[in-house]
Amino acid sequence: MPKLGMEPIRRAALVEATIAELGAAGTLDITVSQIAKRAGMSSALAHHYFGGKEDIFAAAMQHILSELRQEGLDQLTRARHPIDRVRAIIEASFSPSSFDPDTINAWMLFYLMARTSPKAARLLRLYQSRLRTHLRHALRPISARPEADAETLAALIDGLYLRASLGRTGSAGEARAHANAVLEALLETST
Amino acid sequence: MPKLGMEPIRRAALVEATIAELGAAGTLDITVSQIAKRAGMSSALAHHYFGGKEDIFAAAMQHILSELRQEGLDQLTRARHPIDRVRAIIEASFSPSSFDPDTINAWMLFYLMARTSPKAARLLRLYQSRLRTHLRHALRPISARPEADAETLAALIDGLYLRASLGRTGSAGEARAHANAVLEALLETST
Amino acid sequence: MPKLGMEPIRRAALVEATIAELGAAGTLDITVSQIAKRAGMSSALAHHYFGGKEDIFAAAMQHILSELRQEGLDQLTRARHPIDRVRAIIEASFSPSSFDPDTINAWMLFYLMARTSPKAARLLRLYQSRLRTHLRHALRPISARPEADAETLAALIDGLYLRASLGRTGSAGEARAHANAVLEALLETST
Amino acid sequence: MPKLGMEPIRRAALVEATIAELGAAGTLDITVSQIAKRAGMSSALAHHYFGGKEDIFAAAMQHILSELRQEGLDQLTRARHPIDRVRAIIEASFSPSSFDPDTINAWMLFYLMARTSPKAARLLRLYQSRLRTHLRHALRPISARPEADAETLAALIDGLYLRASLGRTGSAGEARAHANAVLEALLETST
DNA sequence: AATGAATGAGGATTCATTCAT
DNA sequence: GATGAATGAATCCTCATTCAT
Repeated sequence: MPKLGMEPIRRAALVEATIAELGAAGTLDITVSQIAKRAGMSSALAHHYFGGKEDIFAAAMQHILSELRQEGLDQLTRARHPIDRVRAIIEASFSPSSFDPDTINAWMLFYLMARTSPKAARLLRLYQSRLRTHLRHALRPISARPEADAETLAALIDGLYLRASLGRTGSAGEARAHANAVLEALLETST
Repeated sequence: MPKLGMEPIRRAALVEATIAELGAAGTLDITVSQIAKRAGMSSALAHHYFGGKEDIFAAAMQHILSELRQEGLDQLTRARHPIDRVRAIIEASFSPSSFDPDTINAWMLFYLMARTSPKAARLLRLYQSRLRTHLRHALRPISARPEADAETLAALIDGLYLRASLGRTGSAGEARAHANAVLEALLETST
Repeated sequence: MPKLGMEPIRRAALVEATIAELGAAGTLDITVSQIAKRAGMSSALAHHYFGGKEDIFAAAMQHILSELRQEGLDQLTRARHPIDRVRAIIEASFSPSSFDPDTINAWMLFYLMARTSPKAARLLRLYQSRLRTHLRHALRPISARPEADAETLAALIDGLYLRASLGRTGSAGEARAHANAVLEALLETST
Repeated sequence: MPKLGMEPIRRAALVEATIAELGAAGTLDITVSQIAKRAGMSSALAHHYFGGKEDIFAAAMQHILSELRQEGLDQLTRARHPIDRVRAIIEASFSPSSFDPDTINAWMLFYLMARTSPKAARLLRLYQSRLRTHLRHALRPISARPEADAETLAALIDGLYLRASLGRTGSAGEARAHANAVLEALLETST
């Protein structure tokens, strides 16, 4: 019994399943069958809705990044004070939904994928430049070196993610604290 | 023309080839044949000298990490002033041999591997705890929060590596500058 | 042209092909590809339907043994007189379908396999104990040493198979005659 | 330090090692390296002294069979009475050195090998025909059907070996008893 | 005499992908 | 829309065998 409008549902299910599987496996070496099974369909159907494995991965990546970004924007728009805008970005980076183990694992995996898949590289680059832009804009009124400080904070956030993905620094709280501490320090020095 | 005592030579060649291949490919998905070919031997010989693929990878990882560590220790022992000791660690992290693109790529790949291979995880954990210990010791005399600052710097270094592996922040110089800037800032706030 | 419900067909084809290949080769050293080719499919499909090589072998063994047993049971149920029941078992052991060269070859190979594969060992043991039980029961009313005579006959049957597998004693008829002669002799001595 | 006259020593060591390895492994799937290692030399040397794997196996087989035969002849020559000659053959077949688990395992493996290797087949055939001849000669004065009885006894012995190789009938004593019982029975019927 | 070095060939197994139904 | 069927390509690994020393 063919159903109508199944496409978006199936695609969403596959994207979610991909992230979950990636997170659970900790490797990019997961099979299309595993993903399809977790999404409750045959691997053939997965191929039908996406062109191939790479496309599935790309969609999952896009999903993660856009969620990160969205979370950031929501908080950004609510921030009034300049420094609160920076804090909002940090906050978003370590929000429960962003700092979920599976997500963070998948994020790191995509970082890797970006080195081989142009599609993935483009997405990642886009996300990163957006993050940097936001940080720069927010830092301009309050930092003497907005450019450099933005870069520094971005790298720090990535590093904290990386360590979290290995299971080192446990809580999102600690990670957030580190990021805020550096923010404070950089701004104090700035003045 | 078989000579005697080939084993260490072959092993070294394979380790080097693994890092190069990993760096060039940007994936953990490289075959033993590729490695062996680059090292100028048959894949069977590679299996002969190492037990299997995982062992080859483990050896390559150990090589990278021990080089990082060695470089660090060499500089550490020459440092007299406390702050110079921290700078030495930063310096070592961004020295040409550590910041070589292939090496940095392989390093990141091993970070990934650590999530699946217990052997890799142990090695990485060892290296990280060593680095953190060195940082903590060096920071104790000069920082109000040596523990936290060490963690922050370690994360920052990892983040800078990560970005370098993607080809974002090009030069080692820039990376070093970022790290030193944060060091300065943290210490100033400390006082 | 994929049809539905291929699984049982494919499995049966593979089992049959395995026995034929084993019989033709005279070794356990046959490849999955050989089997698959003879069964008219790719080796990948063979792996798909069975877990792996060992499972294919186990299925083939089970097939042979269950056929032997079936043949025996059919004849057993028809036998009225005690001695006819023993003769029925002997008859079944040397019936054309059991004494087919390929089957007998495969049977011997499985005997070997039982020494390494626990799965095979269990199957063989099961078959053997069943045969011995049947023999014992049938011999009880007519032999003074049903236990020992059952064991002797079982060993003799195995020995005749073994020689047949080498191509020594050609016909099933001769083998049957030997077995019956011993049966007669044992019973006469019994009284 | 090259030694003189090493050849026979090395060959003997390899033959012995082959039987032991075969017995321990329970498969023909043993490697030349395993054999060589057990014999305390490199696999290259094993190839040097024998042409290849098949030759090593053939030599081991010849060794086993000639030992069986020798044991039999020794006892035969001591036997005075016709029936004692048959008993001597049975005795030899189940003597400790013939019924050693490793030997019996290897013997069975060679039975298998005979189906693929012409060399092995010839050896086995030779041994078997010799055994049958001896049995026939010994039975002639005392059996009405020396031909058939010889064949029966030979098959029974093989069957008892086969079962022993699987670990079913434990002791050599039991096996010997079965063989003797059949012998008695056949002779009684004969008269 | 003896061996470490080296390899080619081959085999089990996995997987992305396609196709007919 | 959905899937079981099917396969080719690729990969790791093992092993018998050869060769230079």
